[in-house]
Order: sequence, then C-alpha cells, then structure tokens
Amino acid sequence: MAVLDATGRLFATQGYDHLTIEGIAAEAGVSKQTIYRWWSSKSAVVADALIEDLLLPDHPVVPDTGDIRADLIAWMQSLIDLVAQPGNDGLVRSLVAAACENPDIGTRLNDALGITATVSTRIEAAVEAGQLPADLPVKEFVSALVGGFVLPSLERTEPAPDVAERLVRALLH
Amino acid sequence: MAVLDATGRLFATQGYDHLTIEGIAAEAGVSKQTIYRWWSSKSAVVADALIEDLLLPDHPVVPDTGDIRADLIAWMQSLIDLVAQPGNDGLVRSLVAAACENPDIGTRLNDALGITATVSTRIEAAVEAGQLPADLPVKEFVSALVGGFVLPSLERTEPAPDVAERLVRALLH
Amino acid sequence: MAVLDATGRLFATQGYDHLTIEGIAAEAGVSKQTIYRWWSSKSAVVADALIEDLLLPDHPVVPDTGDIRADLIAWMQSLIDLVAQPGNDGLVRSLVAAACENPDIGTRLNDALGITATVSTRIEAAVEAGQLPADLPVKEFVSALVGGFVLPSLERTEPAPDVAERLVRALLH
Amino acid sequence: MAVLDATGRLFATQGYDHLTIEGIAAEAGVSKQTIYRWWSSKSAVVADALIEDLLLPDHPVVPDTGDIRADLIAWMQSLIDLVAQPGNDGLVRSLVAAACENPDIGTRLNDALGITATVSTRIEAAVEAGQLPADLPVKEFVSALVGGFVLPSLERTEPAPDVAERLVRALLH
DNA sequence: CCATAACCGAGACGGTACGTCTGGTCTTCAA
DNA sequence: TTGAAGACCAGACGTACCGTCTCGGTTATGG
Repeated sequence: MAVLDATGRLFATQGYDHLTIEGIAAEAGVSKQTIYRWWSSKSAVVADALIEDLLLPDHPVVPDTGDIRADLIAWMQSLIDLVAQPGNDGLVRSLVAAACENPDIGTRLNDALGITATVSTRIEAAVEAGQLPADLPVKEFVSALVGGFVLPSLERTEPAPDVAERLVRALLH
Repeated sequence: MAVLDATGRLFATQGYDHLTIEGIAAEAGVSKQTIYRWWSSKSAVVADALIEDLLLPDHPVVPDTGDIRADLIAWMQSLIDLVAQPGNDGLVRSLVAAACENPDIGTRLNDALGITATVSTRIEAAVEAGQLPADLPVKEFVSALVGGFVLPSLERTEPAPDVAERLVRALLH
Repeated sequence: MAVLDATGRLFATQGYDHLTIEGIAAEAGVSKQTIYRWWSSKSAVVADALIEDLLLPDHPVVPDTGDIRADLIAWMQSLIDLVAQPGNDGLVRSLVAAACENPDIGTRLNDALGITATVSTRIEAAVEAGQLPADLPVKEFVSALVGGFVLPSLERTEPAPDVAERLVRALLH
Repeated sequence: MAVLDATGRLFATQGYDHLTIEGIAAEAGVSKQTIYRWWSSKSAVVADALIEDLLLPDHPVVPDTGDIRADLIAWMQSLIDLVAQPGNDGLVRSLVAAACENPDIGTRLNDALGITATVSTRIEAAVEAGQLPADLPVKEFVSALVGGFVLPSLERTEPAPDVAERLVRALLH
C-alpha cells in the first residue's frame, strides 16, 4: 500500500510526532478520506507500517558463536551502532512514543526490534545448552535487556562506549 | 505554582497527550502568556511538575530486610500494584511519552520513579555487603530492572501475578 | 422514477440546500452512479422533479368570477396561505435557491407556481374582455405579480394580512 | 475589515456558491478562525459585506425629470445595463441565492439594490405630486417592480431590448 | 510617595492539522 | 448490459490548539 510506504518514508525523516495524516496523504498521493476509511488513527497506520517492516532499517541478527555473553554483547553493540547512525537518532524515541499511544504498536515493539526472531531463540538455545540457568524467565530477561537499552536512549545522552558490555554484564553476572 | 498544580491534576486525569497549554492555563486560572513566559513548551512544564513531584502519587520505598532479592521483588510488586490501581493505568505510558519529547523528562524519569533515592542505594549496599558481585554495573542494572518493568506496560496487557518475582529472577540468577 | 420521488420527499423535509446526491441515492435505494448516469447535477434532478410536479403541493387555481381584481386577490391569498402552512415555510426560498443554480429551474419556476396554466390565461381573458388595457404586457405583468410575492418571502417576515389585496392594488390602480 | 473586502472581491469574480470561507480567509490574508470568531457562517459574512456596500458596483440613481414613467424606465434600463456588463452576469442570481440562505441578506436586498434610497422616495414624490394614485401601496409597488426585474433574470435569458419600458408599462397602465 | 516598571488576565491573531462530509469519477460484480 | 455497491481523489467544512502579540489593570519598588 502506497500509504504505508509513505508512512515509512516520513517516519524515517520526520519522526513520529511530526507525522500527520495530511502529510501521509500528500506523500502517498491519496486523499485523507482513503486513510480514514482503512485506519482509525495515525497510530494505527504506523502500527501497520511497523508490521510490514517499513519503519526500520534492517535489524541486526544475533550471532551464534556458542558464547552467549559475547553474542549478546555483539548484538547489543550493533543495535547501538544502528541507532547512532545519522538520521536514526530519533528512531527509538519515535517508536516508543508511538507505542505509548497505541497498544498494538506496543505489542509489536518487541517483535519490531527483532527480538523474538533472534534474541529469544538464541537465549533459549543457551538455556538448553546449559550456559544459562534452566529456570531463567526468558521473556522477562529479554524485556530487561531491551528495556536496559531503550530507557537510557530516552535521555539522549551519548552512550558510553562500553555500555553494551556493561549492560550484558549487569544481566549475566 | 498554580500552573504546576494544575498540570499535575490534568496529567493524572487526562494523560500526557491530551494535556494542552490552554487546558493548563484554564485549569490554573492563568493566561497562556504567563505559561509561555516561564516555560518554553508543554514538556518543560511537565518536566518541572515532575521535579516538584506533582505528577505521581507517593512512590514506594525499597525495603531493607537484608535479602536483596526479596527486597527487590517486594518493591517491584508495590510498583506494579501502584500502576494497577484505577486511574493510574496510563500513568507510566504518559510519563514515557513525555520523556520521548523532552530530554529533561527522560533524565528525570529514573529519579521520578524513585530509583536513585531508593533502588540504587539499596543495590549499592548489597554490592558492598557482598550479596552482589563487586563489579556489577549498577546503573545498567537499574536501567534493566526498570526497563523490564516499563517496556511490558506499553503493551497494556494484564501483568502476570508473579511477574515481579520473575523479573527479579531474570536479573539475579 | 424512485429518484425523483425521493427528491420530492427530501426537498419537502429538508429544503434545497440540505439536499445531497448521496442523500437522494440513499433515500431512493439507488446508487450514486445511477443518478449521475441520468442527471448531470443535483439541480438537474430537482428540475426534473419540478417538471413531474413532485416538489410542490397542489397549486391553487385562479378563480374566474368575471372580476379580475377579485380573482387575482383570491388567488394570491391562497398562494400566501399555502406557503404559510407549517412545513411549507422554506418552500419558496428553496425553489428560488434552486433556480439560482439552474437555468432550467428558473425557466420552470413560473410554470411551477402554476402561472402559465392559470394566471396568464386569466389575465389574457381579462384583456380581451376589456377589463385590462389592450396593450398590457402580460408576461411582464405576471412577472411583477409573482415577483412581488416572491421577493418579500425571502425576508421571512410574517406577511401583513392584507398583503394580497395591497399587491394587486399596486398593479391594478 | 480585510475580510469584507476580500468577500466583495471574490463575490464579484466567483459568485456566491463558489465562495468559501477558506477562500475568503486566504484572499484576506487571515486565518479561518478569525472569520469564525466574528461571523457564524458564510452568509453572515456576505450580509455584512452587503451592508458595507462592497458587493455591488455603484447603483444607478433614479432620475427626476418630473415624468415618473420616463424616470422609472430610465432607471430600470440602467439597472439592466448594469447587470448586462461582462462580469456582472451572475450578480443578481448570487445575491438572490445569498438571500435564500440568510434572512438578513433578504432584508437588505431591497436596500442593496438601492431601492429605498432612490426608487421609493421618487415614487412617493410622484404620489404626492398627483402623478400616481394617492392610495398606491408603495412598498408593494416597489416589490413588484424589482421582482419583475429579478425573477426573469433567474432564467438567464437575454432580456428583450424594450423590457424596461414594458415592465414599467405593466405597472403603470 | 508616587512614577515606573514588571507582571498579570484576557483574548485576538495567523497558522496547522484534525476528523467529517459531499462532490463527481471509476471499477467490480451479480442479476 | 444494467445497476447496486462502494472505493477513490479532491477539497471545504467547522473545531482545537499552537505560539505570538497587544491590551488594560494591578502590584510593588525604588528614586
């Protein structure tokens, strides 16, 4: 759909708050009414664009070297590098802002950051391999890991160079 | 200041997105210009109200029984109970939304949730007491703990009854 | 045609300005396209409904007592009484508004008010009977008579009780 | 007021139906809200513009040669010439359409066409001079005269060259 | 002790975007 | 082949707030 494409394009350049229905309609060459016919609100459009994977650049994959700690650090570092690239600085904040407005986006936020497909499975593998405790609550572990990455990014402070390593060490001590 | 009081009142009832400068001005019995004279934007007003502790009900204190794990679970549970109360359901989301807009709010978000004053010190105490590893990155640990609480709340799903215990276990395994 | 029936029904209840093609289509149980296939615009539909005599209640007939003055007064009075009935108050205004948009309606407005069929012939008869001057411009006379009735009705003022008599006297002095 | 000026300008070029609040606002260099603050609808703006005499070019004056019939014919002819000028063709229709929507405009329509100030007084003078019957209902006479001019103009037919003379003759026979 | 400034409330202003409504065109599909 | 259904682009509607900008009317201070 041209609407979702346009949404993705504008989301990348302007961020979530400056996204407007009228802007999307103009960018997509579509009338406002067409958008309102199919979506109930700005956040619903964004949620669909998120599902179609049009909002984010390619998300990094968790490597699998056998060393779960090193793998997580590497993955987290590539996440940090990704949002550190110019043009991506407001990306996480925009996503979180969208999630605050729309439960669907919240639900998909984890998926959108590529977690289910990559991190959870890697961690479950590590649990089965005996590298992590057998009773580790994986879902909560992942929430904490991602939350530990997202929360500080709301402060817009330059992250310390070793923050990936420190964050993983905070969780795997 | 009447403005900050009004902001706190409206924030509680309407959430951050439905907060308007005009609404605050009317609620406070003040003219818009007066608000713009002292604050640069809606988010700046909210940031100040946050500092003055007018946005949140009393935050729970971390108990100190000597058992860091039990203490954290108890604290996390009381946090969960707090936002589960009727009228408080959008509170965390509103705060996060505000933080997305304003770096100051982001910076103070941790403080606002009472963390520095209570959790960090408790954890540092546990580190010194040898209950936690000496090289634990406390800041990142706290981020992960709070992030693990905040992130799922964006999904608006009823939290599992034992989520506090599971979250702490994910971090202290 | 169900369309013209529906138009007549809606015209009576809502007046011309609040008439919409979509409303007519819905009322007639017909699709918009069907209307546009057969008529070029809203005013064309109304023009046809006017021709089919579906817009107006029965128009009064000019009596023929031999006294042209008394006949015109009686006829004018019955016209006034007609539009004074509840539900008919906006009728003349609606017709005039439609005539402003569509020349066809303008052309038929005179006919619609029953003039050609009744007044003109009655007046011509009076001319031939010597009751009115032989060189009386009948068409203009009728325009003035009807115009003298229509124009004041745009003001929505309660007409004076003897306005019929006065108007005829203004023309036949 | 810039709004009324702009209204007059657009009314002349586009006619009443194509007048839009947004168009007026843009033409006047004013925000829509400013218009809505002071007027309740498009027709209210037009009514005010009409009062301020911004909608119509200069209206002709009734000459006073002593011969009431010749004077009325001359005046009526100049009215006809006025609306026959290019650019003025929809003027009467637009005014009538506006009057259909708004009682105020209807009330002022007579004044707007310059009648009170010119025709009525001239006719009253003629009555006093004995040129017209003493009991002539002046108001109705003027309505019929103007109505006889307005009604045919809704048909958009080229008026006959001697229509002024014929119309006056229809009234003064 | 009063002039003068700082600050206030009120609210109009030019704007942007909202979400709705209707106009007129176009395509699909069942009868 | 018609017509009901309804999606589509376009654009005006009237509303809500934005952030800026006068306006007078208090305080309240300091020359």
